[in-house]
Amino acid sequence: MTNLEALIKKCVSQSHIKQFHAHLVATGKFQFCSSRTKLIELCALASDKDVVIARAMLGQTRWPVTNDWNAVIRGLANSPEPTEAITLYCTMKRKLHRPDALTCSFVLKACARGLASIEGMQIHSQCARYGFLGDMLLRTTLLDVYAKAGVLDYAQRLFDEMPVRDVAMWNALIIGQAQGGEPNEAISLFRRMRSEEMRTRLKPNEVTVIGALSACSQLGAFTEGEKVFEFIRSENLDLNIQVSNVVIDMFAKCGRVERAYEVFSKMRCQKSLVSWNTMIMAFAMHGCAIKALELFGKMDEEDIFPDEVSYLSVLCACNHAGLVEDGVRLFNTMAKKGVKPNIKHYGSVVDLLGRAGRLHEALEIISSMHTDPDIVLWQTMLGASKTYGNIEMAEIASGKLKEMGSKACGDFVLLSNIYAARERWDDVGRVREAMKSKDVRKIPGFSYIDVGGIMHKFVNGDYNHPSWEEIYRKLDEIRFKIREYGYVAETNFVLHDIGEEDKENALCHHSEKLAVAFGLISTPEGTSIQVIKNLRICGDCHAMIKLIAKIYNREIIVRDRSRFHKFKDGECSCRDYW
DNA sequence: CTAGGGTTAG
Repeated sequence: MTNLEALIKKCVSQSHIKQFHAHLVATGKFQFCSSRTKLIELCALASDKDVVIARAMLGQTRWPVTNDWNAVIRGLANSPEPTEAITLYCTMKRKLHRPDALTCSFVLKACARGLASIEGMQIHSQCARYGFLGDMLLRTTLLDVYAKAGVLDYAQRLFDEMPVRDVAMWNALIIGQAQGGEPNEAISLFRRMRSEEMRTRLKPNEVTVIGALSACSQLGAFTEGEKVFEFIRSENLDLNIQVSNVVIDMFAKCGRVERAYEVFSKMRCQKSLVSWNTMIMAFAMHGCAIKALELFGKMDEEDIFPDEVSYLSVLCACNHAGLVEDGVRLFNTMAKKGVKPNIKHYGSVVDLLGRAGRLHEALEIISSMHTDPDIVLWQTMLGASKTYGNIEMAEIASGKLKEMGSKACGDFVLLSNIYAARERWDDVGRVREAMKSKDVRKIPGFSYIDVGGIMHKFVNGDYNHPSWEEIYRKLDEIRFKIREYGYVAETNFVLHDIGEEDKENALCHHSEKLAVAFGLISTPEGTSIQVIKNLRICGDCHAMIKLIAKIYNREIIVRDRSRFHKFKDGECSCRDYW
């Protein structure tokens, strides 16, 4: 028996599956031989190609046992097409074969990987009927299904209902919250895990800190991120590739590129492609294009082949520093290096050309694409058209956006502002009307600032902060000083995500301005003020904050979706064309 | 040892 199993193992490892399979069939052993199950099992887990063979073998089996089904479902769940596992599970049930707890675990994993929350719910209720829900591992997978699909309240409920929890359960929820747009929740859950450490006897492990750190990255929560890093060191957690990578990303997104590079260069384990990409992106975000390009060149020396993310990162670097020629060159060479440009690369290069005012070339690039342009690409074009006041181009872009059914308020606002700049008030009114009649999606803009280790959140036009009175007083002061210094900053305000009626107060309403004002109040002179914003910073805010930095002689750093804007002495670190 | 949790992106 063990000899036979060893033989099967050898066959699978040497890709002699077909021959062995043929041998079993020829000798008539396939339908009866218990080693068939072993063969299917090993085959299903060997590689993505072999799963197909395993599935075919299952199809030829006259009386499959549960383990035959389980092996193939498990293999498919781990394959690039996890939803196939769900299909097979349905086949199994149709053939009236009763699944066991293992089957359900595997198919739930497939739901988690395939973000299939509806199917997950159905299997959830089936598990309840079969009485499988007492199974800790199955419950964790179920929790992960909901967490990954963003149904966080269900995930939370499963978590709360558990009388006893293990580390993986905490991890599944923390990571789910971190990835599901609730980074604050993730951090507080991590804190709770640590405070209950004595009672539960559970310590955060490498996986937990990955979740916590990725939440810190999103929030730009440097104080908290550094605490987690300290925890890693004090607990002697393994700084493996994945942990190191997420630490690099955290430092970078919290505004400490030097610290990120320090971790990158001192990594004890072998750097992975992700490490390189993360670091290049870190330099790109901080406007250090030369360093990003250098690092990109160094990959070659270390025999690491750049992938699509590497190219995107380095394109981003060129973009943020205004290195138009370098960017275009890189974009043109990537296909030759065997990396197929995807929609994000096109987006980057269109943005690059658009910001340089080369709108026609940008449009040419779009029409040369082999994939269909998406909404973001036309939004980029619209943004560039606004920057250069090109109405013809703006109409092309907004026409496409209309066709594609974009409901983002920013698109309408941008177009109306382009008309407003040319004083075409009829067109402005028309766009504003269209905005009212449709169900336009308002994307809330919000900003964070880390003061004393607490992340203070501001939304546009926010009066909810405990110190709002002081903040608005500060904003009045800023306004006054701007006039006093003779700067013209209050003209042509873009009314992102706020109504017409707020036009008068537009100056005070952007969330990042509120956060900056709070920073001025609550942090000592000589320190830098760092704000994180969820949307792209607009031209007016950019100009405004540049002025504030100059007037108050402070360093102000604003991170928007993809980059850091460092304002100092009336200058900005990154090249923009507003 | 065998089923669950893991990083980069316009």
